Amino acid sequence: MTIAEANEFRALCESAGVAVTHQRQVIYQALRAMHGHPSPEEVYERVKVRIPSVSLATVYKNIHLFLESGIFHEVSLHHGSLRVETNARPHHHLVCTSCKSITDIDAEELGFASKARKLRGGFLAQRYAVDVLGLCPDCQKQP
Amino acid sequence: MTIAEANEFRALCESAGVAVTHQRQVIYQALRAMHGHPSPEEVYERVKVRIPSVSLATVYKNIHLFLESGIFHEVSLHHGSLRVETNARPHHHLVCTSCKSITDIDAEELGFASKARKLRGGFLAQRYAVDVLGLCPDCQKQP
DNA sequence: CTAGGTGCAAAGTATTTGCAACGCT
DNA sequence: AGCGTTGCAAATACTTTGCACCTAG
Repeated sequence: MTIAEANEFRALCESAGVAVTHQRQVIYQALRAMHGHPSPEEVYERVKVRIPSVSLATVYKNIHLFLESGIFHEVSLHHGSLRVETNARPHHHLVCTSCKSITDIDAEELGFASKARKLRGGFLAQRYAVDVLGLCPDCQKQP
Repeated sequence: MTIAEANEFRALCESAGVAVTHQRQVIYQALRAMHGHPSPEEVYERVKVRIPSVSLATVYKNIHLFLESGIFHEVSLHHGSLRVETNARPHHHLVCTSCKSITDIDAEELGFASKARKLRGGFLAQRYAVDVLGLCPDCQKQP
């Protein structure tokens, strides 16, 4: 890790009010160096190269810490168990970042029209699923 | 189940080329009658009322069958394990419905500008996460 | 010094699979 | 009749937790 990276990480931890540990620095650096959307297991494999004694539990704990502190984000807020969509109308989701609740909103009301098209890179877009991330009325009341 | 519902289900199965079983009809009807975004466990609880001997494995198998046939959709195509976002730029995701791969696309390139606003119902929208569902170049080649 | 962090092993939840019996078509 | 479907139990995958020891501040 360069001096600049180490300082950057210290600054992040300070503003988030968390202690700087060796494991945390290495996990942070691993994430910064990885591309795409790594799983905890993949991060663990990479961290193990530098800290062979590290445990998967520590990687999980620190990834969660980073997510809570906003140092990293997760790809999907609803990555838990499988959920079936029962609403057949075209709609999108209001996802509360605090309580993780999901509410439907009609596609029309959100004002996001989907139409099939080919994007640069050759991806054939068929439909759009929009998650509106924010705070639900209940969570806005709480401090 | 009404005659109309039963016929509707038979037609769906026929066009999807799957056999009509009692379990499937009850699972289908349970899903149609539920609101929101039920988990397999919740569907199972509801199906058990009508078929006490049903197994959770059967519910899982048939939910997957319905999803593959397009009879229902899942709330999130990336609901598997936790994934960390390593790309710090504002971007959205191209999600292939066939191979489930996730590719980043710059927010600007997709032409979807996020700005905070209050929606009807009181939800405070902070940012938008757009999944563009479709087929990646590789999967378009396959029949 | 001491509050919080770490590693280990065990527990918890979510989902899948192998297999014998059963039921659509 | 034959092949796909079901229920069961066991297996697998993913994630969390309790606890004794260790370390940053």
